[in-house]
Amino acid sequence: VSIGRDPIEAAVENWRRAGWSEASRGMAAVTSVMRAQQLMLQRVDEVLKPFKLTFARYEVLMLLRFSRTGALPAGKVGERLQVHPASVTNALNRLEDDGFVARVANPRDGRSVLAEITPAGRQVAADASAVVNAKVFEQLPLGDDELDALFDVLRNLRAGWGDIGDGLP
Amino acid sequence: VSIGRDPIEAAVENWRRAGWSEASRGMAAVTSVMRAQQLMLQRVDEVLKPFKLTFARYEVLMLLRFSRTGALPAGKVGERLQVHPASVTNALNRLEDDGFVARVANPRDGRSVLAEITPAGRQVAADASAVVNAKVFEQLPLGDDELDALFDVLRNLRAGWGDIGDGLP
DNA sequence: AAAGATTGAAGCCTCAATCTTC
DNA sequence: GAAGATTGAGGCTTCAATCTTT
Repeated sequence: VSIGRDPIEAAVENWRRAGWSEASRGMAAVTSVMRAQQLMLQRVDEVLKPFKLTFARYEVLMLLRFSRTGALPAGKVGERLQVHPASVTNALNRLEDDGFVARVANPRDGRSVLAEITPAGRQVAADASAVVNAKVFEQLPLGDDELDALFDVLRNLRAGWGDIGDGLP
Repeated sequence: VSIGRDPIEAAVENWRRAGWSEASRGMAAVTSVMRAQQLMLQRVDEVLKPFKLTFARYEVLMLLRFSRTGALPAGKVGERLQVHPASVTNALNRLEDDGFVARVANPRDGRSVLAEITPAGRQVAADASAVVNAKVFEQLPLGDDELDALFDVLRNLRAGWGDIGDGLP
């Protein structure tokens, strides 16, 4: 088997030669995650394209689909998805244009806007999920143990960076 | 310890309730990578900001800094970094504006443009690397074994998707 | 004043089209 | 005609500023 064909392994070599051995593990981990994200996003977006969805919009749609009432304040959406309010506005605009979501006034707070999934939204959410599950999530070239290990390590990373709330108000 | 405070674990719960248990592992893995990438990029970009660099530009700069002659055809840069030619053009424009890189005509091929790192570029590459290594790569809240496991799993993923050349022309 | 959402600006990425050179 | 690079368009993200409602 060949060595040095992997750009990331090549980078590790460079780091070591530069005397940065201490940081090479972290560099490799970070670079690997960056590249894996790029590949995963490409695959998901490609599969979602026929549905006029992107991963960003798909996530919003699924969040609403799994909510109790099918509607959530825009702010809540950004909070759950850990994304900037401006990104939510953008996603809702496009989802609304395609009739997958409707903006509804929040009866409890005039400042707030509720994003409500429409019947068409529920339909596309179901159809898109079937394909994403079958073509991407169930087709990752990794074993169950590897998938679990990946999740566990990244959960530790997120926890270590305070990204996971401890549930204590 | 609390349960359900992690948005990704909540998503896994939803997936199971929807009858998509088969895909829940993959969904969790993909979502975890997406989120980890977001967090890592934020940290790296924040540390790089004082140097007027982004991770994208930093990668270009380091690639040139580790090249034999300090110069590479723009196409090669995109190839190594696995990024679109248009992204390379964009990065080179900004790096050139800051005097970190200079575009040089390729004596061997009039169509090609060589990106050459300048002395200022080498300086900022060294300074920025010291900080990125110390503040990010060496500060990941993971053990060496976890970092290695993360790299290994993601290498398998990349290999499984044909992202790693086998070295056989 | 403070919170919720939107707008405009700027950065990165990709794709399609274009221009130059081989 | 094909390859290398650039341009323009469109999508996503964040930040800062703004506007409305509490």
